[in-house]
Amino acid sequence: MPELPEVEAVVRALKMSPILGKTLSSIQISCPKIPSEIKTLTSQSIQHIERRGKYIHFHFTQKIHLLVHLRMTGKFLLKKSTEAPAKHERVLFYFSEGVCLAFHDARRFGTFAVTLDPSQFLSKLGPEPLESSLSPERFFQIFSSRKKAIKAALLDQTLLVGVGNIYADEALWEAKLHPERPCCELSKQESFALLKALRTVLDKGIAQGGTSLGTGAPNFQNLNGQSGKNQQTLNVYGKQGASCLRCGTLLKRITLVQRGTCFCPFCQKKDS
DNA sequence: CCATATGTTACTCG
DNA sequence: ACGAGTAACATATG
Repeated sequence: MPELPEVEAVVRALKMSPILGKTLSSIQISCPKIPSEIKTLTSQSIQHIERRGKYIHFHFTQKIHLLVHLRMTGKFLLKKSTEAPAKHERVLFYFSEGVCLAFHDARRFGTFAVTLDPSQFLSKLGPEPLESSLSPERFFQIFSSRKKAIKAALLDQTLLVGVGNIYADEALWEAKLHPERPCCELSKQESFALLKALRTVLDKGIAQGGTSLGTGAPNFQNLNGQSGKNQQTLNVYGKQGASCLRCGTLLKRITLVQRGTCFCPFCQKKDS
């Protein structure tokens, strides 16, 4: 599920959880796609946790780094070591004092990497949209040289990190931009408005504890199993056929880069 | 049964 | 080299 706000919610929860500083006493893996090298983390402890784009970056002792990407359905759940493994729990981290961190992933798209050099994974990533070091001017430059559709660019993690299908649609509606407009066609003013809109929707997503779609187990939940609330205040994502909250026009759905895309055909015109 | 799903990567073709 | 388009990964839900 996770886009920037969901990963941020998980990282904040992990930082406040009892796993920090505890010793990792054993690891159970029950998915062949998870690299067995994560066993080298045994008897180490976590010193620091941070988010980079949609990655969760664990800093272990001995300068060992664990990078986890939740992809579509990955989630971490905090348990007690005495609890039996549940369905779809692919990795179980058993810490001292009976603390257990489970990685649950119905679709098994999630990825784990253990490395001494995390830059080989992280250096390909674009800038963080919420960092003030990303100036409006630099944001404009990222897009000004490209011909691809603005939504395709927003989803490209090498240009800008953290934005996925939900927040891309929300930000484009907020900025009144058509998702198929070529990047290079955006004026500076439109580009500045898009950065502002991105920050608005991402900040709101974080404040609401993330977006949890649907009802089932594959949907976003934080460490404690709690859902986010952002789905209650979405303006366009998945709302085709509903009325635009600004102008009342029926929201339209198209497919763009293989992703469902919702927008308001009146507020978000192709020209303008 | 069919379509759809919060993400990314690898491959093709031009 | 770059871009566009497509399939693929594996499972659940409506």
